[in-house]
Order: sequence, then C-alpha cells, then structure tokens
Amino acid sequence: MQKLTLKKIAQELDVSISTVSKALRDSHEISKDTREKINAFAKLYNYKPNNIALSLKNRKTKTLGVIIPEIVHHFFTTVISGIEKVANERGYNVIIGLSNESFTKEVINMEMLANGSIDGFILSVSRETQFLKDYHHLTETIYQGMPIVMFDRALPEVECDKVVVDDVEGARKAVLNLISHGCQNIAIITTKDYVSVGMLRTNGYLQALQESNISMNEKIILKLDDKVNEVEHMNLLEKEIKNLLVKNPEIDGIFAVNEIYALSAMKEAQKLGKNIPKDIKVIGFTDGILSKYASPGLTTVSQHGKQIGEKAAHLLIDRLENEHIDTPFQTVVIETELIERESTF
Amino acid sequence: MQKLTLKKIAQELDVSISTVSKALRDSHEISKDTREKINAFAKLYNYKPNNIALSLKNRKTKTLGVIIPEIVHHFFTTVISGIEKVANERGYNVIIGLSNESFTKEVINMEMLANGSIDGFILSVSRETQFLKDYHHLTETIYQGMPIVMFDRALPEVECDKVVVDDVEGARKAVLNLISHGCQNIAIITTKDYVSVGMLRTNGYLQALQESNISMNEKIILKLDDKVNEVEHMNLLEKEIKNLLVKNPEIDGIFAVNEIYALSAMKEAQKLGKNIPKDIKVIGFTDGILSKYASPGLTTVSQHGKQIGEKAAHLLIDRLENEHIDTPFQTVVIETELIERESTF
DNA sequence: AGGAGTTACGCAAACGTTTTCGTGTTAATA
DNA sequence: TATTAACACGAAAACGTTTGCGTAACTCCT
Repeated sequence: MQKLTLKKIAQELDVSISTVSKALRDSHEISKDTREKINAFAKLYNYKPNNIALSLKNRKTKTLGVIIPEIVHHFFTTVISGIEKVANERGYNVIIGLSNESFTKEVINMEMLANGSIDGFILSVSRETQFLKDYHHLTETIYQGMPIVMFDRALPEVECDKVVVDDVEGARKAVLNLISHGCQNIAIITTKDYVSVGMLRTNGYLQALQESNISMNEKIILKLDDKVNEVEHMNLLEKEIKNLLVKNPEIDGIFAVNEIYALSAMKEAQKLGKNIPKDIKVIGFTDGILSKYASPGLTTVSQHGKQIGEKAAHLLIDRLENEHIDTPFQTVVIETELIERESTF
Repeated sequence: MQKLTLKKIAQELDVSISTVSKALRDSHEISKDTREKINAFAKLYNYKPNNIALSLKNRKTKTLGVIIPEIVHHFFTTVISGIEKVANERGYNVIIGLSNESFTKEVINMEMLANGSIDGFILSVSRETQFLKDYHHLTETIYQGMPIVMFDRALPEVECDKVVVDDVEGARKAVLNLISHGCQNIAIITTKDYVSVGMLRTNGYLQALQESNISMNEKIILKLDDKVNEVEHMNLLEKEIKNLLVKNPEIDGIFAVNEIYALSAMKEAQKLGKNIPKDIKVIGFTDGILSKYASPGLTTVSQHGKQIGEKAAHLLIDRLENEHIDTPFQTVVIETELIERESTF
C-alpha cells in the first residue's frame, strides 16, 4: 500500500540502507548473493526511488518550468508540445505556469517555481511585462544561477538564450506575396507598438511596401489596443475592422499579425459582400488550426511553434547539463514559412 | 548569487539553524530581538524556503500532475486553464504530461510523476488505453494511495472521482434542435465505438431520433477510424465525408461529434454547392475556437472545459487536504450548453 | 603463525527543512 | 539563600537518497 523505500527494504531483508542502495545500483561492493536477493525483492514490490529525495540530494529536479501568457492559444500549445517532446526524451518533466498576460502573475509564478522546484525556465513574457518594461524578476532569477530561455517575445534587455522567429522577415515575405499577387492597397491589422512581435511585423510590412515603391497610407494601418482581445470586447475588434474596410474601400489586401485578426477581417469583408480572394486577399501570421479550417483557407506565415519549443528545450537542457562550461548566450532564429491557401489565390 | 538557506543565515548571524527556522515562523520561543534581527536579514536577502526540502519533510509536493492525450487541442487546453486557475488559488503547481494518445507514454509519464513528484493526478485517458482496456497503471496508482480524478474520458471500471459532461444528453439536445429546425435526414459523423465519448454521443443521437419517430438510417451514420485524425491521412477524412454527402443527397442535417469533423463537413458540403444552413444544417461538439470563427459560425454543444478543469482540481485538492476523512468517490456532471450560431438558422 | 590483502558490509554525513525535547541562564518566590 | 519557574536557545531526528570511509572476517602468502 504505502510507497516502498530503501529503509523498508533494508528492514525487511535485515541489511543496512546503504547495502540496499548499493545493491540496487549494482555496486561491486556488495556480494552477488545479496545483490540478487535485494534486486529480486525490489523488483517484486516494484521499488522506485523517490524523486524528491533525489532532487534534494542532487540539487537537480530534472524539471523545466515553462511560463506562458496563455494556454488557450494554439501557438503556445504547439510550442509546449515541442518542449514536452524533447524534455521527455531527455528525461525531464515540464511544469507549466500561466501568466494570463499579467505581470504580477508572471512574477508570482516564477517565484513559486524558482525555489527549488525546477532547474530552469522557458518563458515568453506577458504583454504587461513588456508594457511595464520591468524585468527584475528575470534578471534576478538569472543572477541566482537559474538559466532562462526566452522564446517568441524575447527581450533584448535580458541576457539569456533566446529562440525567436524572424518576425520582420516573415511579415515582409507575406506582404511581398500580396504585392506579387497584384495588391496595391494593403492594409495591416496589428497591435500597439509595445507588443514586440506586433511592432516587428509592422516593420516588415513597412519594409515590403518601401522596397516595392508603394507609399504607406496611415489610414489603412490599424493598431489595435489590447482590450479587443478580451472577451467582453469581442465585437470591438469587429467594429474596428468593419470601420477600416468601409472607410477605405480601395483596400485589396490585408496583412494581419495574428489569426484572430485575419479571420475577423475575412468575416467582416465577406459581410460587406467582398469576395476573398478575388476582391481582397488576406494573409495572417501563426499557422494555427483556425487558418487551416477557415473558409476560404487562410494563407499564413507559419512560425513552426513545435520547432521553437524543441530548440528552446534543447538549449535549456544543454546549459543545465554543462554547467561547468559557460557557453555564451545564443539567439536562435527559426525560419518562418509562408503557407499558401485559398485566401490569396 | 547562490540560494540562501537556513544554514547560511544561521552562520551569518551566529545562531543555530533551529533558531532561524523558528524565528522565521514567528515562534514565541525566540526573543523579540533575535526574531526581528533574523527576519530583517532574511527579508533583505530575500530568503525563500526550498520547496524540495519542504516536500521531502512534509511528504507533500503541493503539485498536481495532469495527464492529457494532446495539448494541441482547444478542449484540453481550456480544461488546463481551469485546473491551473484553482490550483494556483489554492497554492498548488501543475505539472503536465502528454500521452499523445499512446498507452505506453501514458504509463511512463505516470510512473515518472508518481514517485514523489506530485500529490495526485488529473487525467483523461488516451485513446489507446481505452482501446486496450488496460487500466492497471491507474488502479495501482490509486492503490498506492495517490488520488486520481478522471475527466472527460472517464472509465466506469476505475473507482475514483470523475468530472464528465453528459455526452448523451448533449448530443440528444443537439439532434433535437436540428429536428426542430425541420431536418429529417440527419447524418452523424462520429468515431468508432471504443472511444467512449464518441459512443455516448452516438447514443444521444439515436435517442433523439427515436423519440422523434425518425427511423435511423445506417447509411448516414459515419463511424470514422482513428487514423483520419493523423496528419498523414488529412484528406482521408474529407474523402469519407464527401463520399457520405454524395451518396446520400437527402441529408439535410449533420451532427458531428467534434469540431474538426463538423468543420470538414461544412467545407465539403460547401464545395458540393450546398448552402449552410439553408440546404444542410450542422452542429458540432466542443465549443472551441474553430466553431466561433468558422463561416458560417458553427452551432455547437459547449462542454465548458474550464469548469471541468476547475471542478476536477477542486475535487482533487479537497481529497488531498482531507486525507483523514475518506469521502466517497463522486462523479460530477457538468451541464452542456447548446451555443447557436449561423450554421443552424 | 603472523602479516597483508580482499571481500562484504555498516556508519555517518549531506541535501534543506521542521519540530520535539533538553538545558543553561536568569528572574521570581518561599 | 535555596528552589522553582520562565525564558531563549541548541541538539538531534526525521523525510529518502547517495557515497566516502571504516572495519570485521576471511583468504592467501611466506
């Protein structure tokens, strides 16, 4: 019934705890007889060493802490599946904390985990953290010797390993694609600039326009506030987009920095009687489920979330297992890929 | 730099470890002077007790293990967000293991966690486990004194707390809704019967037909094999559905047991020139993101995943924190809700 | 037979806590 | 002044491991 321990085995077999431990680790210090007896007993009653005790002894938990802003989000979910895959392959567990885009929750979550529960962090900072620009919890964690790998929303101010996508380039390629399909009045639906990836993608958009000699038109650049993402303001998003489309009927292409924006744009455009892709072509960012099952299927810039997670986990575990060597911090860029579906041709 | 421990504080302040421990817990055994001195020092250098040591001492980790078949799945993701919410509120962490619908991975994952890493499990069994009907890993875990709460895919054979939705009733309501909208030839797209929730939903479908005096038509009952869910067989799903629709042009309503099936059905129907909802009305199961953003919006049976997660976490923690009392096992049924969108009217 | 070497095991410390109990010092009481 | 009570603190055990070291009992050699 109760979990078997070395002590209980020792009592049962009338030997010392150390003998049991050594026997189970097949030490030559122990006679073949005793070794076999102990091993048989342990196997019979399915002895498994206690992880907590091992963690305490080794000062390693073999557990990675993952902090993400939201789990109900396909991108983060694919990243986690990548992390979990390599973590498992390399003998680690994954413990997950959600910040819900809140700075305070991010800090609390990290503090809960940093006191021995995990060996290192993989994280994507919350929107609020980016907004407040308060990174002391990150720098302090690193200072205390706990490695961090940041992904997606990486902060240049924090020195650590990072795995990012080339947001600028991904956006640029997307917009160039729209242009190559003949779009001349390409709107962008993006976030306010303090969201790092939003800004980067906006930059890519601007770059593409510039190198194609299309002058930018401020009226068709829609920078949305955070609150449109909250459930209570669901239709705010739709209103803003509708407004954009109605006031600027010349729009023939839309680049949206995420799936939701892109889908909403398609839906609003369709409501206004526009045909996609004939009248308006749309490209989104993040190859989630939504894009695949939208009608028409949405052309998107895939970020390869699973790859990001895998790489992040490898970076972290590599660093954990080579603590003596101090490798310089790396920033790995995962290539984006344009996945073309019916929304553009 | 290195983490502060009681021992280091003790050395620094020239008192014993026990004194430090007691002072930090504001024991009256320690003089006010010493207490204040120690507390000030601890605060200054931001002392936090080591979780692992506490876990070992208390034989409690304050961590819940969650095992799910897939994380890239909106339903499970909402459940996790519910679990995480109440876990955090009640001072617990959440460690996640993915079975990828594999029996072996489920077993390995549970074994990794069961040896001290967590206090209890919340899990939804893998498809393969249901198929093999091998539950020894579950019963053994329970036998060893570690509580389990099963959700969604619950097994009658295993005695533990459960949180489920009333799949039969949810499906029945959905199909009745179709009928009330005038559908007479309602197809169902479901899974093979060994998937428990698939079968239950199929039963609900049959019930609704029967009580409406509509005779069932085997030709429009499509039971899909697992492999259609795998990426390699992506278009297999579509082919099967197309086949169904072409061979049975009288179909005027479709009930699908999950979002993907429903979306694919809509897409195929549309390709065949059918208008949704005019020619064919569609209802899915699981209120995920897909349903909301589909065009037309998909009417679905919402399972309230977040509530499921919250309830499961409460059940588990309640049991953990009342170990002396032995409460009988409960099966909590979360009500489903029909969310009507454009695919039905 | 006496010394050296081998074999097979146990003791104890360590990881970082909490907590019970023991004890030396001081203050209060008879 | 001698006894007791209160106070303030430390020693040690416990949670379950691993591991360096000590040592009793043999075996072997000369």
